[in-house]
Amino acid sequence: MKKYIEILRRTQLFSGVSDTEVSAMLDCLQAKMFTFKKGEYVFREGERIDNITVLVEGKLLIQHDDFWGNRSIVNVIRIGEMFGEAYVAPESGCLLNDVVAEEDSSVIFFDVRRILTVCSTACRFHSMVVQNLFFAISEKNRKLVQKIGHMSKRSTRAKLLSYLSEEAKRHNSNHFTIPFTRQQLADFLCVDRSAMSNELCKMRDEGLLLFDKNEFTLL
Amino acid sequence: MKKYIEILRRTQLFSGVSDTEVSAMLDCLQAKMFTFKKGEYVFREGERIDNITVLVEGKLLIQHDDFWGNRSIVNVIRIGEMFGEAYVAPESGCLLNDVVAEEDSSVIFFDVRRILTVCSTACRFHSMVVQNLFFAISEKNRKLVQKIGHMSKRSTRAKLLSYLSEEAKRHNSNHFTIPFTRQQLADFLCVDRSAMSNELCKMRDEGLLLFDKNEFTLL
DNA sequence: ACATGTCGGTTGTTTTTACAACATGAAAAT
DNA sequence: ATTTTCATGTTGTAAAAACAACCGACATGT
Repeated sequence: MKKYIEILRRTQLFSGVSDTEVSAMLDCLQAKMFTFKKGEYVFREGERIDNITVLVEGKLLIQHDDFWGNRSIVNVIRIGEMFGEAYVAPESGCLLNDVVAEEDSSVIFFDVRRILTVCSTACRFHSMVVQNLFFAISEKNRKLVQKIGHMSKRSTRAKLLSYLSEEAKRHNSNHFTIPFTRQQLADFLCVDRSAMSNELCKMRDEGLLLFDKNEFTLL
Repeated sequence: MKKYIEILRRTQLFSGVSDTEVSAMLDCLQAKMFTFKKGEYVFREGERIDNITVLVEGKLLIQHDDFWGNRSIVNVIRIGEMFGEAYVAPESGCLLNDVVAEEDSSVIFFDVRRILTVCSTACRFHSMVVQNLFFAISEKNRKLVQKIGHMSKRSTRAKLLSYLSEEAKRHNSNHFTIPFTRQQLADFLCVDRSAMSNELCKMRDEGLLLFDKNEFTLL
């Protein structure tokens, strides 16, 4: 776990906490690391969880498969990002989605009750972590609203443009890489892959954008 | 503002705080009340806000109108519910949606910085309010994920069933009232009103459900 | 009593999307 | 080297949704 301290220190959760303090807090928060092979489930829909997790290696997808096999991808978790913060509340019920390793991944688990209650004064940076957690949930909240913004668009083209232009904004560049394959992007925007692929090519032919694999350029 | 203390005490934000303490905290948190006529904007997209608000009278809609006049309703705020919690973080950027009074409404504004920083020890229940706020954001987070669950369904029928069955679950009854007109429900699920109306009637004819205005019964 | 506005439902047409099936090229596995 | 797998693009067809227009019921205000 030691080798990931550098990564942890740079996460939103441990923002403002020094290397040595992070190391100390791993014990305090009873951190445990688990690894998952590509395709393995970190959590399953319906589970109750009492851990906050931080991804230190690989990539996770938060997704849901319905009765008819339609998959929708709610979110991506990339290195340094966390999952499970929304379930810290005691009455939060069970998980609504699956969390799946999209690549071989390493995940660090933190006991929620330890974070919220124990030793608030014992370790110096604990209160800072709580505040970080607070801000992280707010931010995820806004991200979800943003995603709803994309999905609320009526046509596939409008959904694509909404998503792609936000990505461009986020990267401060009209050239950027997205974390999805075509199928995953379709699942993320909740549209049909082939229709989306078609629409992308039309937009390219109209001179709106360029792309190569998952690299995009807006014009 | 006094007349609304009873309502405030029962909100999630002030859960566990006594009547007299709520009253005291209104000063501590520099609460201010504003009223809005039906149709007036409480906040507009693009604004930066530094208040958390609690609705004590009326009904608010969080919505977004796009370039072509398509409206999408992100959420409803009912009496006792709050808005703006996701913007407590200092770097939270500007508002992504409009907040509009759907009926004549009264809204109490709380200064965010006061809630997060000042007098943490001065008033006894302050820390409880912070924790309540924390849990409230988590809950809203889960609600948003749930909404994404509805929207991710591919057909209008599936969207309706997803939403209606969740409402039934929430009310612990197959009979319940929804807070929307048809147009608003369509805007909430991001579908066409007439197509949705059509689908509802089909489902009624198939014996799946009953409805009258905004009262529904699932069978 | 009448005009006005709103809401819910209905219908026909047009547009869009979903679906299925297949082609291609690149990467991975054997 | 070849086979297999996978991601992506393409096409035609079927299904679904969007759109527009209209009706009737009801409530409100003049």
